[in-house]
Amino acid sequence: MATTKVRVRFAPSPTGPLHMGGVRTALFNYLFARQQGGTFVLRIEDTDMQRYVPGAEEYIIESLRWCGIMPDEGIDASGKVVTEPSPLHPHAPYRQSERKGLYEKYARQLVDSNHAYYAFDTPHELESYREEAESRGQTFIYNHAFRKKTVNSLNMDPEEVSRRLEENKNWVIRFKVPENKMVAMHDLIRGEVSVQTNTLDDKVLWKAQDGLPTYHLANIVDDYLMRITHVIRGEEWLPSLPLHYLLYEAFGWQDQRPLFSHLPLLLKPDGKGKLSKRDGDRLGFPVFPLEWTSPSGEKSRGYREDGYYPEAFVNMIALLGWNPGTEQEIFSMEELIALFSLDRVIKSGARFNPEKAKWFNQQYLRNRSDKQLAQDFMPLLRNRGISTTPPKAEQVVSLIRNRADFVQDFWDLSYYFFIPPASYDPVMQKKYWNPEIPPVMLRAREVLERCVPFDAGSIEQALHRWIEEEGLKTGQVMNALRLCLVGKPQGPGLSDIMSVIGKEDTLGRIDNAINIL
RNA sequence: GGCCAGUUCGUCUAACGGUUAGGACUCAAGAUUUUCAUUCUUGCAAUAGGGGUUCGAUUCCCCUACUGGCUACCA
Repeated sequence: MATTKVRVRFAPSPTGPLHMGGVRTALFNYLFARQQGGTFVLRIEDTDMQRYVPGAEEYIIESLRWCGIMPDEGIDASGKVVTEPSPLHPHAPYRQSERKGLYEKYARQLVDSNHAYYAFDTPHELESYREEAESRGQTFIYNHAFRKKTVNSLNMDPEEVSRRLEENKNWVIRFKVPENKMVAMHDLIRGEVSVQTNTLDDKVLWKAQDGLPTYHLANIVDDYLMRITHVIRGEEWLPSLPLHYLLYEAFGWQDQRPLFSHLPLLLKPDGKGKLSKRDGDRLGFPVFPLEWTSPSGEKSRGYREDGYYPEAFVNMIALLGWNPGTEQEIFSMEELIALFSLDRVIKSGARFNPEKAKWFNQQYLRNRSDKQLAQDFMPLLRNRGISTTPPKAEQVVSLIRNRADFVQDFWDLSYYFFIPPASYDPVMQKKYWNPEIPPVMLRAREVLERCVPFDAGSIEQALHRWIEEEGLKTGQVMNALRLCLVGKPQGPGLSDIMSVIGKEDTLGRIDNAINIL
């Protein structure tokens, strides 16, 4: 095992958009594979025809690509369909629906070796057993005791069994859980876990409804065939780990059984339970990496559309349930790959904090250069019909960048650099505008008109010299000027604003304000 | 209800059995400032409860409580 090359897989089910918890699972698999020099396989587990959602698979692939999580093998990051085995994709196809034919043989193998059996209960019968047990305050367990009382291939005449199989489509294959045995398991994150087999159900391995294997069978068979060495998945799978151990044993594959790690769940920011799709709408943050439109037309927001940098998003989810033990919080993908380790994954569920998510984006935004941010900003300006030059956008950005969490914030923070104020803040008016002000503004106008060159330093100097000479109050004059130029008590230093909008516009805005106010 | 897992500031988390229990987010206060921010400084705030083991438990064990997951012919 020590010399075996690490192979991990991310195996989502295309039943809807991948949510951030799923992305984190993919990320941890990816980080582990990269660090170990291993292979990251993407497999699609679409054995549930009823819950299949068109577009979900494409969504998953696009999400991973946005995050920079590229599969080495399996469903291609380009979305290319790989159906034939090739050197790069030796285990193709990687979509379980396309592997259909493979599973039957393994299901029969288990029946033949007396590790599984045909059961003929109808869904209706099962339902009434459950209700009956419940009415007695007990739990219905489909275990060894139950299987002895009901109709199945274990207690029927073989001829009767084959007759029923032929004429009746209503049969399933169930796993025959060994009686009264302790299953001792090992989890890389949780340590030793053990379970009594009598508390386990004889899970269905083969469904009658669509003639397909269930998750449990397909998953184990594929992990085995694809030579998966480490299974890193969500904690919701921990209860089925005993079954999976038993399955490996029944197949005689225990020597090739992968090592398991069950990741803690992502919990709702408030209240109870695990993070769900609804929480995003309810609390106003995305739970999905990308915007998703459901087949019924319902839209859910995404981190990408909300303006998150993918690097910030990845950084944020990496720290949900894992940390390197240092006080560092900002990591590039390369650093994450170098530092990641499964034994530093937290055991308890992590409540998601949308505020901290914003903080991560702010950190990434601040790490960008003025030039990059100006480039990010230009399209938004264009959308608003503002035509400006990259140098001006860059100047503006440099003045307001540390006020923003997202590039989307830029417009609200800087529109007055591009268009004159449309209104004047009443509170500010009351405080800084009185009948004595207009003449002062007129003199300020003259000072500014004479100011050459019209740069921030010169303006600052000229204004302050004049205020001092006339014995004026700095706060009073500057705020009145701010009212003229910005219209509200916000924004960077006035001389910076003036130099960016230029002399002509500056003087014009002063004239405007005097006329209007 | 049953099975499994978990429990350190409000949240995310750190701490070979020996620390004034550390950091980050949030919040509050102060400093700077022509405004709003930024920045800087400071502050508030935690080992679920009870028993053990130990010279000494956040750390190891047991019990209780609470939280979460699972309990489908879903994954």
